[in-house]
Amino acid sequence: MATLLTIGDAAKASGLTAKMIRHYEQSGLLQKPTRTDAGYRLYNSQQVQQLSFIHQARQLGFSLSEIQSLLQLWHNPQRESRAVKQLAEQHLADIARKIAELQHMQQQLQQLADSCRADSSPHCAILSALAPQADD
Amino acid sequence: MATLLTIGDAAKASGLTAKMIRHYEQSGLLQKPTRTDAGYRLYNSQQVQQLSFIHQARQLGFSLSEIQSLLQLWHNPQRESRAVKQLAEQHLADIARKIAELQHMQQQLQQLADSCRADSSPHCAILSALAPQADD
DNA sequence: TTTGACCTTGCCATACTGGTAAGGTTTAGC
DNA sequence: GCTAAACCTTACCAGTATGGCAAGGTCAAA
Repeated sequence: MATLLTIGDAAKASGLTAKMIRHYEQSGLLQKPTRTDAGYRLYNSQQVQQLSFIHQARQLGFSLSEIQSLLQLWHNPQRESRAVKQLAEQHLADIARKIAELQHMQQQLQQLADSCRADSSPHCAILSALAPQADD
Repeated sequence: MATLLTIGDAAKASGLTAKMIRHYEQSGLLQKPTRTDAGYRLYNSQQVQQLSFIHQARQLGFSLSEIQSLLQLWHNPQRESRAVKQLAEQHLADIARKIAELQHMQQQLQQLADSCRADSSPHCAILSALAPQADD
């Protein structure tokens, strides 16, 4: 049986919001769903499954354009799993790069924060470090 | 002596781009600089120092609105260093949260990627995990 | 019938930076 | 003095992914 869901129910079922679903549709990530006479979008179970797929991929941090590639691979029975893994590896490299950046910031800033006595005096190592010359 | 720099030279001196400097001015982060008769912005050494301050703070990942607060503290001789440290601690918490998010993604995705054989067959654990039901 | 919960589209906002366009200004070389 | 290069100006558009709001139409229950 073909259970058709309106956008709100499809959103709940997939973990997305209605706003996101419309956005993904407009971005070309989704085929245009059928509509009721009143213009309401209707999603079948296959489409809801695809929405869940997108939700999961977003949870893993894939961008919408990466997800578009993942969807194409998913829909392609002739895909080679190495293509999927390559996408994942690229994303993993991206994640690793971002983590490294953040950890670098974290290290620098933590060191400065540790040197700030955090009292009522105006002197603070953080500001001194941000200012090229001594400000105190 | 009052050395005045045009925006390009101020950019080079501070590590920013001319584009960013104009943007920061428009965002209210910077006072409007003096202009030549032709309308060219001119920056004195104090303003260039402030640009460097902003550049350093951006390097540490502070947002423009956080930097606005930092600048206000910097300019306030009555500041209490604990206020500066509080800002830094909040930002550190933010950084730590982002790192944790990314590490979570990293862990999940790495595990999936490790389970993908990456050959010419269509089967891939990554896609299987993204799809709610088995797709293979 | 009314009311509340849903749906529609469209515009604006976020945060930061880059690109481009169309034009004016300054400077160095000739 | 003239010309070309390198600078400056403003203004607009782009992306990324999401949220909010507004003004209006629709559906279902009471």
